[in-house]
Amino acid sequence: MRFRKLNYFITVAEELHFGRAAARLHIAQPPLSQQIKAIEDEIGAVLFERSSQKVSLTPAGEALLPQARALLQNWEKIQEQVRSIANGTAGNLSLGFVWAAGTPHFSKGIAQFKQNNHGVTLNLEEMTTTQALDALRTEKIDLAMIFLNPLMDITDLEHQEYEIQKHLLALPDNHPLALKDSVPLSDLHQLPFISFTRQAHPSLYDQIMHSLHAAGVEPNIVQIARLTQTTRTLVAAGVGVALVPESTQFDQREGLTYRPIDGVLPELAIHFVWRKNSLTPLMERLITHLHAQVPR
Amino acid sequence: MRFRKLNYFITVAEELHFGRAAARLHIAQPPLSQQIKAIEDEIGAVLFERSSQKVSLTPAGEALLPQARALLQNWEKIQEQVRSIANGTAGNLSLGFVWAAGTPHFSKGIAQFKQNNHGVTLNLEEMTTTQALDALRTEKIDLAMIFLNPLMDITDLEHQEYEIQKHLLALPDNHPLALKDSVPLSDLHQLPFISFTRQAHPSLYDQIMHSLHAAGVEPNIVQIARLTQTTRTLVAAGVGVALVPESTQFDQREGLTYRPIDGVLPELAIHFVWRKNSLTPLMERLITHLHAQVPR
DNA sequence: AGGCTAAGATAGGAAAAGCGCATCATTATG
DNA sequence: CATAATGATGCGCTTTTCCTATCTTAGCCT
Repeated sequence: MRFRKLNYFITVAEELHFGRAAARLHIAQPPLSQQIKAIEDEIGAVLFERSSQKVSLTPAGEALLPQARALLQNWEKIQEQVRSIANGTAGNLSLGFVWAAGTPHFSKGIAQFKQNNHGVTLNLEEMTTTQALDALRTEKIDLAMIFLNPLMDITDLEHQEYEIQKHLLALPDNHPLALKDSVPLSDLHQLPFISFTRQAHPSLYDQIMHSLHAAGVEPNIVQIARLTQTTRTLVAAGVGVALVPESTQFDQREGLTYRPIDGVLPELAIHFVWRKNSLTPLMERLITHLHAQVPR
Repeated sequence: MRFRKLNYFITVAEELHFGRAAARLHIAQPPLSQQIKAIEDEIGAVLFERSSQKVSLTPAGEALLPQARALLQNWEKIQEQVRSIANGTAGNLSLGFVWAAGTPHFSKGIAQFKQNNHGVTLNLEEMTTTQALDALRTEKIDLAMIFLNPLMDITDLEHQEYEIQKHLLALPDNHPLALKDSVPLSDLHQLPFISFTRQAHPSLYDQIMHSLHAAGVEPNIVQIARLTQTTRTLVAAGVGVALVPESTQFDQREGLTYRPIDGVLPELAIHFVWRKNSLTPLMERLITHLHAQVPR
């Protein structure tokens, strides 16, 4: 499938001389004559006018020559592209990620990857853990970066750790607890609390609640925010405090401050997740690249 | 050169089952496995994920499938086009013709030919015999329809008769000779004459002059017109009389009349002319077609 | 657990396609 | 008219492709 005959034709058309063409093709002249005849029979058109004096293209041959060249070139391009996709330097990839994954080093990693892989089209979409899992299973996305913990049923999926973040307490500037360098977990008891919906990241939610209970903390949830941005706004407005991922620190806004927490809280484990047997080279490369960007 | 391997790939990609694909291809399963492996090696990318349970396309294969289909389709189109050019139902043709050839049956013939051969592009250009010969030899046109006579040196060209026209005498309505049904050649002696330039159709010019001399007619050339249209205008204006091809009759204009001539004048032989060894199927078809349109 | 079935991979020989050598046929050239 | 150049043809050899038989693997069913 090297388009032998087509190449033979092109060479003869270029040389307009069977002997020279055969030499260029590293074959003898007789088989070349045969193959040209074969392609003429196949197409159903005489491509060359031969005489012992000179060989010339018929109008049909004249028309075929550029087309044949284009076809071969096209084939080269196709191969190139397919190769690129096979080794992951080209292709499309849809990625769903939870807000906490959207750190500066994440953004930088994505930008670098695009830079180094011009053939790649990345489709990034922020979603909740629940949404991402659904999108994965319905093949709306190829790869997810979500909060993962052992309680979840993900036997149909595979995963790999991306990064582990700790919780911080987000609280208004002027809050009494802001005076401490770090806040003991027990201090949160009965405080007005702003939380994400359980539906967004169910198992994480349950883990947190479990930890709080274990520490004897009964959170007083005064507001549920679907978006993390909203959470921050509400905290800054003094509505309450919230537990947020440490990556949140890079969002420094007026009236808002962060404090480490003293006590046992679940880790915020962000994992890459994908469908079993759907790990493409592109995904693999992206995962490796992003993982390498995580500071520690 | 039937793009065997590419076809094998497409079939397997469609069936997603080596056995069924082999059956559809009328070959056994093992060689199909081999050929698929061969194309994978050639491209440098694994195209299928095989298991004993199911076969599926890798992203690379997914990308190749539509491209491969397009390539094959493209090749079919190319063959089609080349075939058309070979049998003369497509292609380009530049035709130079003398004004006398531009009869109604010529126009109708051209129109019909275009109708029946949609792939054909005709480039029509009216020129003098001299211009047409020059254009032929410099390959500006492929085919000419010109006044031909044995005196011309056209050993590098080939030709075939198109039609033979007789001369008519064009004269003003009110000319005394218009009273006669036909005009004896000798009556033209010393009459004011309008002629085309010798340069336009040299051998025809010489033949006519020779005939006139032989009949004892000494034409009194009062005006030379480069264009036949001009000739007619001048005749209608009473400047003189002119010898014109009989096909001219279809140009009936005010103040102009035509009379047959009694006497020996050269024939107006319009021939198809082309370069030796340049007779393409398209030209052949056009010549045959136009020739068949000539009434007699 | 062990055999069964279905599917693709592998091995070795047969058929077909492609190639090279020698030779022929044609045409221009001195 | 002989010679040289060029493409076509005939025939045996090599390479490629294909087929038959067999192997390997994974799910499935007692």
